[in-house]
Amino acid sequence: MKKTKKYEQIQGYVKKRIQTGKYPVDTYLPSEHDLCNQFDTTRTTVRKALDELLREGFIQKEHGRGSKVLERGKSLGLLTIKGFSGAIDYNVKTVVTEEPKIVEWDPVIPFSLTEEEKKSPCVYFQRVRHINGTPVVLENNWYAKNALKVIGSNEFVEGSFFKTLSQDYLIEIMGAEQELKAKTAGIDVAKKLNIDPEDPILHISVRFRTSRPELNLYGDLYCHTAEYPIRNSYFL
Amino acid sequence: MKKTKKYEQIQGYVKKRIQTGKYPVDTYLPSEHDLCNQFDTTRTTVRKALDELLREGFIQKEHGRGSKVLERGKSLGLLTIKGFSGAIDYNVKTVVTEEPKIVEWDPVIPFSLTEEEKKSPCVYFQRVRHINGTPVVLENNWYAKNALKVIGSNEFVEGSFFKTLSQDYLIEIMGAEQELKAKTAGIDVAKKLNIDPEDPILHISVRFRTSRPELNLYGDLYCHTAEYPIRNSYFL
DNA sequence: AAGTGGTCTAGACCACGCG
DNA sequence: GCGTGGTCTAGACCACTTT
Repeated sequence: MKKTKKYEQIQGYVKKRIQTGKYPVDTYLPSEHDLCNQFDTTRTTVRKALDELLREGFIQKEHGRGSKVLERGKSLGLLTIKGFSGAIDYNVKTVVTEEPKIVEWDPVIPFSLTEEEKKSPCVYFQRVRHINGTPVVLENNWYAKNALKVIGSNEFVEGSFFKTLSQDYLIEIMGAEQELKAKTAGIDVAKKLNIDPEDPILHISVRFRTSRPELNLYGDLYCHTAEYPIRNSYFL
Repeated sequence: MKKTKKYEQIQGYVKKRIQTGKYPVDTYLPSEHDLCNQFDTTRTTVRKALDELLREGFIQKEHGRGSKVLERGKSLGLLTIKGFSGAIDYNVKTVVTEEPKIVEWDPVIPFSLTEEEKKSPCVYFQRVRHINGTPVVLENNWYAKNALKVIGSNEFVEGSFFKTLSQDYLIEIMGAEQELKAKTAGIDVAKKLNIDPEDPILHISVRFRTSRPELNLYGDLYCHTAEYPIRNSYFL
């Protein structure tokens, strides 16, 4: 008795090969015709699989040429700072200022935790993102330890927690909710971002939903937007 | 020589009937089978049309029951303030503080205009959104007059410019780019929002892409987020 | 049992990119 | 001209909801 749909098999197969670099970024996937032969199916089914990957941002279709593998993470909504992605002009560095460790859940999180999360210990870490040597974003992160083990920052792929999840744990971000406020920095944040406590900063609280249903990632970001505003775009 | 694709015909037909209320909210569309007969086509094509409407947020599919018409405008990204949509607890009112009129393009717009836009006169209007009697958002809007005539605020459907575009002009928002900054209010903004010039506010610059390719809507928003933070969510 | 949407097959022809 | 993806046909069977 097979339960997994055929298009999900194909989708999963291609996704994994993209994530593990077997279909490298900027190369083209096998043609729809080839995938049909490989999986012994029809184009309708292969196209359904590729359409899903398109929506998830893994590939881009080019009429007459093929389906090109994209760099992953093209738009995690607000978490994209001007230049963070392309980053040609900018020199971006991420510094882990608090190593992942187990703490109590922080009441600053403005989302209601699930019962499972409340019962679980909480993993916390803090990072500061620098652009051209200037600290720009202070980022607190939490998640339930019962849903994902403690991952040391030495395991982070290119300093990125999300990239680590995607590449080493095959966990994808499925969506997010955010709450935005303009505030004055305050003493603690000002110190870490090297600004005046009276300077206005953008405070973002975010909950990321992942492909692992029991795992939510909570974020608490303080962005010094004066020089590097947050940019994002969305479609459809 | 026909050029329009069949699924676009069906998509357009259904969309128009939804927008004009001939398929009322919360009712079910004709079944895929019926639409096949009506347009003399196959389910593949009808489903493609409905899938597009699904992505655009017009309908919701229910396995075994049918495709239900949804209320439109479920998430225009950041333009959703906590409670603006559901708005049961909140009493939201929009006041037009500057009637639509023709002006020069304002250099505060941080996006580069197209050549057509530069050549066109510019339509400008300003609104203030109130929640429970408190002014919360000051909103400047611009668009190229060559792409859309001047629409007086008396034409606004329920005070909403976007609703007017959708219902009376059949123009849909296709996507947007945004830039966010935390700032201090400044004298002018502070006066209109009735706050202190030193208070932190969230400044959002946005460009909306519409289904009319030559028409972009530019916005410049000042949000007093202290009491009513901006909330949004996105998926996929 | 009847009706709906979800998945899938096995083809066809068209539009686009490239050599 | 060939290979690619885009659209479309004419069916089939399955899963879910309702009567």
